[in-house]
Amino acid sequence: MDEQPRLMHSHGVGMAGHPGLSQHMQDGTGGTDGEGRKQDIGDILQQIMTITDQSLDEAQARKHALNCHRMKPALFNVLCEIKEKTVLSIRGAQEEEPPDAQLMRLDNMLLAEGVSGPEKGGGSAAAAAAAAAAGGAGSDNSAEHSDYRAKLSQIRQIYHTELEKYEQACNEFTTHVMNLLREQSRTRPISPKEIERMVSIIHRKFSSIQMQLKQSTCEAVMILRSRFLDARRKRRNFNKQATEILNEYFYSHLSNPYPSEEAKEELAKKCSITVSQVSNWFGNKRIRYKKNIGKFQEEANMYAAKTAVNAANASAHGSQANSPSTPNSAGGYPSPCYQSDRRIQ
DNA sequence: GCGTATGATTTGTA
DNA sequence: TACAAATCATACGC
Repeated sequence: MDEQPRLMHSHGVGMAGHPGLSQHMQDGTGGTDGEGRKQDIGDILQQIMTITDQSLDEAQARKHALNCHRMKPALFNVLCEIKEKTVLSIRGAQEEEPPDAQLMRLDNMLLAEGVSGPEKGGGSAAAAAAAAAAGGAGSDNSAEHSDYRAKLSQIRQIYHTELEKYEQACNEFTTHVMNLLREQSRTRPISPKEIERMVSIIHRKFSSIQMQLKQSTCEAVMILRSRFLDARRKRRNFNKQATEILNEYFYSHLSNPYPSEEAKEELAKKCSITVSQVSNWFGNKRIRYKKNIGKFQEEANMYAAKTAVNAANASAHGSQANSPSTPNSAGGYPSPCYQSDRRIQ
């Protein structure tokens, strides 16, 4: 097999200035008489050139005759080498590409989201991260988590099915082309190297399709994620009991409605919400109360009365009031109305 | 459908 | 960093 390149690169000038054929002719494969051999080759080339002018049957017969011609292997090798040195070498140089950075990014993202690579609970970690980013309480998001997981799992499944299809199609097409080229290499100057190159071209084409698949999968994950985050933003009213507890605290500490961290934690626990939700609630309440004290007057009076009753009951039973203690608390029963010396002004 | 209530977010400030 | 204020977006009652 290694015989041919050595023969082709040996010295001497052959047909069309190519050394390989000349050597073939001199080493016994091409006959003994130089002029005769040239004539031989000229005839072969002439036959090849005119083969398309003939009828199909004639052409087939001519093709067979040429295939069996004693000069055929040498001519074939020369043509292969010429082809290799011209078109293919240029194309080969052009097609050398560095590893695609975008593809790497897509791969990394798909891996991180749990779409590619080993399944890691359908991306529950990503869902949890998304939930954490949204600052959610976590108590009511289990349904949304499972929804997110289900949808991510769907994306994963589609991705893998499509990927499998592409790989199968790529393998089938590659095999087909390889067989075709091998078959054609009996009559056309197609070297194994060229077949190899063609295979790599096919792989490149298929990997660009694969990249499109990866890109659209990434987009789907992004959309799912943003929808999940949007869902986390959906407002849910606190239950009545939680609102009662928060209002009770607010109006019983009206002189200084700023619960300490400990009080916030206690309130959060009692209301089954997060500390930040307690902070949000107090922030909203303070500003809205301040903006419209008149509107809240009735509510304030009601809670003041309620707190008074609670306190009376507590003192009657020798126990303490129910509202969480706070270092900021002014103590006692504050007036239901804001005064000028209070912090909210 | 509309107005209001309300939880969450954003932005500016001390 | 906590808070005020403004704003957004949705829930809710009519």
